[in-house]
Amino acid sequence: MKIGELARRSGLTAHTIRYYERIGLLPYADRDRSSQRDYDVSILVWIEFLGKLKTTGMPIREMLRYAALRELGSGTGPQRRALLERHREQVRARVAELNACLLVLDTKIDGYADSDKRIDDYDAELFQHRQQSSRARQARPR
Amino acid sequence: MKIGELARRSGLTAHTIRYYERIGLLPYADRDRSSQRDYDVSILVWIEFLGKLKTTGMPIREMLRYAALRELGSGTGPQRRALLERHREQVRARVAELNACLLVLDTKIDGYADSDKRIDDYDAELFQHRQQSSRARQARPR
DNA sequence: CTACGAGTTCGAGCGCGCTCTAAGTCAAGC
DNA sequence: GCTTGACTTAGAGCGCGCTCGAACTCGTAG
Repeated sequence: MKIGELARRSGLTAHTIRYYERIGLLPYADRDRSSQRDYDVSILVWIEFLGKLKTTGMPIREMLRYAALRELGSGTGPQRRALLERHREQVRARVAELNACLLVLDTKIDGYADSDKRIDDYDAELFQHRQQSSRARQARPR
Repeated sequence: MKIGELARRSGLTAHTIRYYERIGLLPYADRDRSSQRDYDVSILVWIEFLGKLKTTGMPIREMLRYAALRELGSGTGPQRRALLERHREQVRARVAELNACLLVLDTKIDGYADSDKRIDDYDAELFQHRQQSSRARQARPR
């Protein structure tokens, strides 16, 4: 499998695949006679797992630690396990945090639902009060 | 309240507070005789809500849209509500995604738990096979 | 033979959200 | 009257994770 097909099948771009190889997230791929990368389908499993780590917010730096342990082979199981367990705790904490925020959002939305009045108009007036004289000179976020 | 105290009480840095004002996330603050920002405690409520939006992954660009509607005042309730409802859906989707990933993590961790063997050692060997000849020239992520 | 498309390397550039520095002003305490 | 420390502005810089462009090499189809 060449890089184009792997890109299609993995959902990454060829650019990203090469980038991941450069930084060590993907193993250095064997090349064919014309130095083109030739992948085994098994790489897809690894890429998919990396995707889960990424989706759950693991920084690349830590994925690299995991990938390095993996390369070291069979003796590193306990360390890899510990790394994943730590990460799992972080993800659980994140989910709890998001759920807490969802409650706040629900409340806020309910406030708007009250004939689109009361609470929020009050907020808006407060806000506008603070805006009074000022205006002008803005800046855009970059 | 001056910026230093607001920083302490809000958890933001003074730098960040000024940055938020520059881009329009915070209203332009009144200044005292020596051009120092003088805040009303009510700003804390707004900052806290912005914190929830941020925690739930809303990009600044969208917070700005919300802040702008707020400044426009009482007529914009329905639009603000719609914006928050859209966001809430995204957060819910995110939570679902994280929960799905947690299941994968659980499975993977369970795999390591099996006397630290089997599944993962197999993975590791496959990986090492693909690493064979290659090594050398690395690159660090920036 | 040539044109095409898919691959290669190297390194620069980007979007996001801050974060920090420099150079200056001001008010209060010794 | 001088120092100290918190404030001011404008603008540069950073860490992350890609993303893209330039210039090149191949292999195959017409």
